[in-house]
Amino acid sequence: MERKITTIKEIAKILNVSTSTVSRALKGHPGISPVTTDRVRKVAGEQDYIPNQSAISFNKKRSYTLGLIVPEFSEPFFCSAFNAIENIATAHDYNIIIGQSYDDMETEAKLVKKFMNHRVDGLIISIAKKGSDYQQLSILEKLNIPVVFFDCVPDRKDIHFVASDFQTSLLKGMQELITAGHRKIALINGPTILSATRQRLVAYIKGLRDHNIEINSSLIVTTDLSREGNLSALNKLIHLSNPPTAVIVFNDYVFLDCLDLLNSKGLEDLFKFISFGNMPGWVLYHHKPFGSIEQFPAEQGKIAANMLMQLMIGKEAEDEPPAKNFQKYIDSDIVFFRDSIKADQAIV
Amino acid sequence: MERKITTIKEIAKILNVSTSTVSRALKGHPGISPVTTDRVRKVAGEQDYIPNQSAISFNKKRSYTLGLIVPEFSEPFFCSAFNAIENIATAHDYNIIIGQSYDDMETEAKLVKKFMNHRVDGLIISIAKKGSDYQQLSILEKLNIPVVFFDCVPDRKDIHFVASDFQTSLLKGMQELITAGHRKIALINGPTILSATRQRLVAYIKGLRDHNIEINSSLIVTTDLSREGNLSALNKLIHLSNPPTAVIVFNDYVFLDCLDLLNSKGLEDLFKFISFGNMPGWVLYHHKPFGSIEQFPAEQGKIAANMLMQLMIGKEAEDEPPAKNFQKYIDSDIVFFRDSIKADQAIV
DNA sequence: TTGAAAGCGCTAACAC
DNA sequence: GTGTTAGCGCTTTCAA
Repeated sequence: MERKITTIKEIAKILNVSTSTVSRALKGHPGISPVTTDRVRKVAGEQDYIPNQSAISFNKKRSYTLGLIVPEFSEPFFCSAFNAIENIATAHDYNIIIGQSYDDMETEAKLVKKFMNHRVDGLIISIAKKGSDYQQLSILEKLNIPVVFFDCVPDRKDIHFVASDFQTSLLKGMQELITAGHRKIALINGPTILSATRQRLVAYIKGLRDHNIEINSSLIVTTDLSREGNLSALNKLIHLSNPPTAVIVFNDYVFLDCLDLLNSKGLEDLFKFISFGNMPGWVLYHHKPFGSIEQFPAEQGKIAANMLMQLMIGKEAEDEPPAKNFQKYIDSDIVFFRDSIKADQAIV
Repeated sequence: MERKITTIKEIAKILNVSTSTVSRALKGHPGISPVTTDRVRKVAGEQDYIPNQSAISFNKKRSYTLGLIVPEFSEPFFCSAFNAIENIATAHDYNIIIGQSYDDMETEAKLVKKFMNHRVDGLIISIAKKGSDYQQLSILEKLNIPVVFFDCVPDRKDIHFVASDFQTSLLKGMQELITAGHRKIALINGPTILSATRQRLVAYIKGLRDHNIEINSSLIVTTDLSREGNLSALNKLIHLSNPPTAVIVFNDYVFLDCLDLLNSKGLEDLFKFISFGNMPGWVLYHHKPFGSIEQFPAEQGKIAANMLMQLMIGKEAEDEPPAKNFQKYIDSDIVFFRDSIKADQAIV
């Protein structure tokens, strides 16, 4: 009952030509006469011929597939990035094989191995936030398989990457807060293992120093990004004898949790917030912080995918790796919601 | 410079054994002596052997890949479903190749074709909402490639599917509204091409009939699900000479847009809402409707994936298709947020 | 303009 | 326990 898919060989037999002729005709090779080409295509159509990608990949030693590893797909940030990457991949007739590291290094290593089995032609990755050591990617390097990092990138100079530069935006946001009279600005930062955490801290300190505001370490708290951690971090700030008037939070998830807590205590007016955007636009439309830093996941994805395409195509053409690495920091942006005074007006 | 990946043949040569021995040793075939197995594995390790999945798929005529087609990946609903499907696929050592139809039939057809090229072993699909006619899937049927539909499924009896049954939940929600004194209940429905739209309408009418409430056609409006469409639909209801007191909306996106409009007009108390959930939990945590119908995407995805696994494994074992189709409606659930009286208290 | 033939890396009868 | 061998479907020299 199970119908077999027609092969090139069978088409060749039907037409009394060779398999090479069929193969060439099917892909419009110029060395085949138009008459033959038509005949081949006609039969191929009649027989419902479907090229076998496995066989092609096997033969050509190219999978026409790129690997994508992100921490978690449920984060809108990575959904947007995926969409952008997917569009470019599709435009180049590439497939994407997806892996979620759940920010775990071992899972990440397993995914890399799996991708290697599949002989991906290239890899785009936002590395796991829990102690990624880049080691598991060395095999790709050895085999000259191009890798492009995005969003969360290792601290090395010999890699291709695109990442967000949020220092300027954060400084701008702090400037705005300070202009509005804020002097006690707190920071709810993320886990210390994240480079993003370090970067936020550095920018925060610079922002204060630039305005000659003394750093007060009790205004710097951290969260493990769990709901409990977020609430507990905010609580610490609330109960300070000399509490802040504005808070920079690690990301939107933290921000939303803070909103909850403040509302439940009837303290919606207590703080101004600057948050780092992970949410799609409509969420902020409903919950406006004082300022929100946008990191353009789609833009990052697009650039990363284009980098990888260039690397893969370049590799196909010559065998020389590019003289220099593709490295790009894309500017983040900060959006201010000046008209949002109170948290409970966030729904406008 | 580009190092080649060691093959089984090379390992065989090094050890002076045959390729079949290596192949068998590598996968722990019982017919190979432990000594040989160890030697083979040792050399494989030293040589950084990486099995070539393309070659294996090619040889075994199985891709160990399943296709997944959803309308759009940016919808949290499908992200959840994907996660669940991915977990099961990974557990069975299957890969997923993803496609987004953007609810367009032609795109969907292209994806199916692409998946066929890749010889996917099975397909999970939530069909395109714009005029999907199931035709493009006939090729899969012919080739006996199992297909499982989920969420948005065609109206046929000879298919495998899992979908949400929300009639019970919606009736329960309406019951609750009516008990609370509501008699004028409106419906903001979706595009008529969607079966989900028809189902909502049917349940809505039944809900009213069950309580001997006359159907008032001016209380039934539709939206194309764009923001403008949503606002315009709500506006129609607001400006009715005899407006409703409660509104059933097509989904959470519509609900959020409605909230915006009402808040901007200072009419936050005007309506109670029942909405169909697409949002992750935390969103409703911030914006509480009167009732929210949960359709359990992860549950649906899990069931669909398990169905497909069974079908694929069954196919591997014998060649008989299962006597009957896998068909499952999973109960939806309705959550009531009774304490949320006013829309601007939605942020709790 | 076409054909013959080798081979991509691996698996799985079948033979010993 | 292990080897021999014949492919899987396709591309691509090389030859005609």
